[in-house]
Order: sequence, then C-alpha cells, then structure tokens
Amino acid sequence: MVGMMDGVTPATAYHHGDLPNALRRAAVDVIDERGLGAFSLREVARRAGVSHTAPAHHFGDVRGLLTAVAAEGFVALHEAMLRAGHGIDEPVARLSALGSAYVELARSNHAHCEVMFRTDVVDPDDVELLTAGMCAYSVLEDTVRALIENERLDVDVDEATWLCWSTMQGLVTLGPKLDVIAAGKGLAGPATNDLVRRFTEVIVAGLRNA
Amino acid sequence: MVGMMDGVTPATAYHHGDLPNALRRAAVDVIDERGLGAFSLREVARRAGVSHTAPAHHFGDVRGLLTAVAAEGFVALHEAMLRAGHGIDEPVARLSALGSAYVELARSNHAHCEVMFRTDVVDPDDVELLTAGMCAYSVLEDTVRALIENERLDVDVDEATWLCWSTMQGLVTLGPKLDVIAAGKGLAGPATNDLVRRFTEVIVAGLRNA
DNA sequence: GTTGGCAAGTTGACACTGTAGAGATTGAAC
DNA sequence: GTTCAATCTCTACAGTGTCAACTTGCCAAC
Repeated sequence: MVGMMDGVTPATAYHHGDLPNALRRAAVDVIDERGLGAFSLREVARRAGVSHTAPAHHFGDVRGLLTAVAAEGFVALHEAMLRAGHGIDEPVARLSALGSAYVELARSNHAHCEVMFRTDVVDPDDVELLTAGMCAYSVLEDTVRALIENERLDVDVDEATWLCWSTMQGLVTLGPKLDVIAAGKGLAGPATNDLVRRFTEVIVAGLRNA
Repeated sequence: MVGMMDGVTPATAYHHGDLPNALRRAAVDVIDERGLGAFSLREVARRAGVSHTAPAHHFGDVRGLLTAVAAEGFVALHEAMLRAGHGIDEPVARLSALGSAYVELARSNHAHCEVMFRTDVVDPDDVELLTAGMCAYSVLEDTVRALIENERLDVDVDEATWLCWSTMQGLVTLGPKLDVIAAGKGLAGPATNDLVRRFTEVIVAGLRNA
C-alpha cells in the first residue's frame, strides 16, 4: 500500500523505503489542491501513508519540508533551462527559449513556484536551496553575458540579467491578473508564450540602444 | 467607513467603534512581524482587543480579512502612483516615477504586497479588490499610452503596459534574492531605485526600437 | 551469536488555530 | 418604553504543528 517495492528493496511494513521523496510529492499535491494557505503537514503525512510525526525525522519542520520543495523547484528550473537552451547558439534566440522554459515550468510546476520565492515559509539560508537557485541563475546570466559580449553592448551583465529575470518573474506572478484585465477588455487571454517572445525582443532592442 | 468615534463617541468597552480599521491594521502588523505563513486571526483579534470571533462579523472569514487588506493595498498603490505622477508631463519621466513609487510602496507596505498578488489566500472575485486593482492599473496604462501616442510608436498598449508592470513586479518579488546574489559576488546590494530608473530606460529604448 | 546502538516510525499529549452556534450588550428608531 | 438590528462574547469542536517517550528493524562490533 505504501507503493515503493520497485524491484530491489522489499520495504517492510515499518520502513517506508523512500519517505523523503514521497513526502515531497505529497506536499506538492497538497499545495496544488488546497493552496499554500491551507497547507497541512498532517495531510501530507496522511497521503504518504505514515504517521503525522514521521516527516519530522527527515525535514524537521514544516519549514524544512517546504524548503526542500523549493530547492527541488530550483533544480527542476535549472534542468529545464539547460534543456531549453541546448543547441541554440544565437544568444537572443537562447534568451527567448530560456524565458519560455521559465513560464512553462511555472505553469506545470505551480506548487513549486508558489514556494520558491517566499521568504516567510522557507529557510532562506538553506545551502541546498541557495546553490540550486544559484545554478539556475547562472544559466540565465551566461546567456546574457554571451549576448552582451557578442554584440559588444555597453551594459552591465548583472543589471541586464536582473532585468530579464525580473520581467519573467513578474509575468509569472501577474499571470492571473493579466487574464482578468484582458477579460475585462473583452480581449482573449494573452498567450503567455507570445508575451515572452515579445518581451524578449523589446528588452534586447533596449539593451542594444541603451 | 463608519468613522464615528472621531473624538465624539468615547467608544464603550463593548462596542469598539471602528473595529474594521483596527483589524486591518492589526492584520498588517501580524503579517509584518510573523509573516503570512504564520498569520493568525486570533492574534489579530487579540491585538485589536476584542474576542477571537469578533472579526467574523465584519469580514466573515480569514479570507475576507486578507482580501480587505489586499484591496487596501491596491488603493494605496493607486494613490501613491497618482501622487508620484502628479505634475510630471513627460511620459518617460512619469513612467520612471510610477516605477519608483511602486517599489517604494512595496518596501514600506510589505504586508499588503504579501497579499495583493496571492490567489489562494484571497478572494479573487471580490469587487472591491478588482476595482481597486483596476484603478491602479489604469494609471500605469494611461502613462504608457501617452508615451506611445506621443512618440507614435508601433507597439500594442496592453503589451507594453504588461511589460512595464511585469518588470516592476518581478523586481519587487525578486528583491531579496537579488540581494543574496549581489552579496555572493561581493557587490553591494543593488540600490533598487537605480535599478528602476535603468530598467525604465532600457524598456523605453526597446519600445522605440521594436 | 549475542548485544549494543541507531535510524525510521509510532503513539500520546499539549497548546494553538479557524469556524459555528447561541447568548449578551448596546444605541437608536419607532 | 419597547423593539430591533448591529455588534461583540462565550463555549464548543475538529484540525493543526511540535515535543517527549516509546517500538521496530537492521547492521556492525565484540
């Protein structure tokens, strides 16, 4: 019933086998279904089929569990960006691809994103979280640097990277609100991927003419 | 709202006089001190000096109270933007001023912003919330439209507005993370107001050359 | 081969939370 | 002077996070 038993370890009734992963997955499900506001550690434990104090042995706190989920999100983001940028050499196209990967991941891994940029629910000093975040950031930064060096632009790498990231992040955060605004004007909801492409174009044009 | 008791009625021990406002203020304090993750309706009531069920009579739910706080935040944003843009006719300068007002409000009214863009903790269909948000949005939109018409740019007003808003919103959301990144590189934390000005320049340059 | 120890889970308890229902208190309209 | 609605309180209940003490299973050392 616990549902591991995948091949090797038979997983006794007592020892779950891979509880940390099961808890992370259950946490994601709970956030997806009830929202982070109604998150419950006990419900997570229930879905993983263990007692309500079991999570403490692996994550300590509810904060610890959510921090792990956030770190997992950044790892996924890192991988998604690597995948998206793979094989695209031209910096602008690459930048656009990274942006698309970002908003795409925000849509498909909504629960993770709900947690990744919160400071009150997560331990911001967690090493795993910090390094995972840094890895994801580096992919974007490298692309921006390539663009700047390629075209010999006179802009600061950090500033330009922050601009790109801020814009994508804002698009993700504002997504629902934009839909409401568009609906209020009788427009169809904006196709987010088109927006990413357009935003990237404008920003790149801006960097070239700054 | 009710606004009696301004010097006149002494506010008996039983009837608070202006409980809704007191609750909103207390809620903001609690979010500021303990974070939205550790928000407690009972603690809010405690600080307002009333029983823990009193808030229900004015806001129904905890959701209702937070929705009211969010709406209050949008009203404040609307006013701040009106103030910031007042007297500035040149669209670009105006846009920059609006951006500054935005991040400034995000810093000073951190609790409100914590709630304004959350969909799980707030009633997204609340009329007061929707109209307040729309008012704030309109100020930005009008400025962007003025810029576009002034310079006869060939860009969509909605798209350009969303770009500006997304960027500012992202900057606000990412603020803490940017500090960490800057610190990791040995840089001083970026002066957010400078970033706003620079971002605005780049975006405007981009819109002109799109 | 027993024994000690340790990681992984359990049970029970405690203080705290949000909400529902029924009752108390007030100011004011009639 | 009574009635009435609004405002606030009290009590109760199910659910929550965390702590302490207790099992269970396994592995490694003696």
